[in-house]
Amino acid sequence: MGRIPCCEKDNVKRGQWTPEEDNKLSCYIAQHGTRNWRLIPKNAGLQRCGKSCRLRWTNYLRPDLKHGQFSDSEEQTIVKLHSVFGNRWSLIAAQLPGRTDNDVKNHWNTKLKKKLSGMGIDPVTHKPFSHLMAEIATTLAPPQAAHLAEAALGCFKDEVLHLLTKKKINFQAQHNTDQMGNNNITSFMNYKPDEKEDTTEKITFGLSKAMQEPEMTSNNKPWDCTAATAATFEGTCSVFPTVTGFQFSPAPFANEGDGSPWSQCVCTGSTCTALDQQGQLQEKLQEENGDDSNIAKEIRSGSNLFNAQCVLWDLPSEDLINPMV
DNA sequence: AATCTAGACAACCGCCGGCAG
DNA sequence: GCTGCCGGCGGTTGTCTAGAT
Repeated sequence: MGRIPCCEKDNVKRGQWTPEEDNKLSCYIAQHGTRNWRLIPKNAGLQRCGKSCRLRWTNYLRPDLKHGQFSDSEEQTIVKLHSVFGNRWSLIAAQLPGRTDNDVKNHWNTKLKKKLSGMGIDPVTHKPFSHLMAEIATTLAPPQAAHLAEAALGCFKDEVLHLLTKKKINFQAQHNTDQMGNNNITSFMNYKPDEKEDTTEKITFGLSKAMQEPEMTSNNKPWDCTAATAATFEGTCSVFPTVTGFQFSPAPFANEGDGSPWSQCVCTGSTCTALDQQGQLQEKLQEENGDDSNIAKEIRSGSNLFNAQCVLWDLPSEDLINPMV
C-alpha cells in the first residue's frame, strides 16, 4: 500500500515561484510560524504543495540565508567535510551559516567537483586519481586489475577528457626519470590539443604502465600518509604514483599563488589520513568491542567520528557551528 | 542576429526515519 | 507493535541566462 501523496497534484501549482507567492508565504510564516507544512499553503492562500512551500522557505525565503557567492573558506570547508561525510549535504550545510543543503549540493555539483577533478583528485574519494589506479593495480592480480582499471577509467573518462581537452594543464615534472621520453606519464602530461584523438589510448596506456610497476613499498606510495610519508606528502599532490615527485600545480584555477586556500593543495596529508584512520579506528573498535558495540555503531553513524575528523582536518571543533556530540 | 551550448540555480520526486495515535 | 503522517534528505530534472559559434 503506497503512501498518500502529500497533496492533490491536480490542484497544485508547480514551477517557479512568483514574488506574490513569496510574499504570501513569508507573511504567513512571519505570523504563524512553520508548524504543519501541509496546512500552510491552504491557510496562506497558496495553490502549492506543502512540501513545495517548505522547500521555498528553507532554500530561498528564510531571512538568515546568504545568497552571495561561496567564499574560499566556505569552499574549503565543504571539500574537507565532504571528504569525511560524503554527500551528507545537510551535515555539511549545518557548518556553513546561511547556506542550505541545496546550495551546498548545487555548488558541489557545478563547481567543486570539477575543480577537484581538474586537480587530479577524485571528488568521491578525495584521493588522487593515480592513487585509485595504483590501488587497483597493487591489490588485484593483473587480469582482474586490467579489467577493473578499464572500468574505473570508464568512470573517470569524462572527467579526465574534460580536463585534457578543456582545461589548460600545468603539471611540472620535478624528476624526469627518463630523458628519452619513455616515461609515458610525462608524455601524457605534455599532452597537446592536436593529440586529442588518442587521449583515451594514452590514459589506458598509462594505466597499463602503472600496473606493470613493481609492488610499491610505503616509501614509494606518496599517498600513504602513515608515519614518515605523511609530512612529505602534505602540501603537494603526486599526480601519478609511477612518477613519484611529480608535483601537482592547481594552476588551471584562478587562485594560484594568491594565498587563498585553493592555492594550497587540497589533498593534504590529512586528507589521506582522515579516511585511512577512519577505517583503522573502526577496525580497532570492532576488534576490541565486537562489531556491534555502541562505539562502533556511533563511528559508523558518524557522530564521534565527526570530532575526530575535525582534529584530523585542522578544524577546531569549537569553531564548528553545529558540533555533533 | 540567430542558434547552440554549458553553467548555475531552483524546484521536484521519491525514499526514509521519527513520532504520535 | 503497528500504522499513517510529516518533515528531512539526497538525487535528479527543469529553467534561465550568458557566452560562444
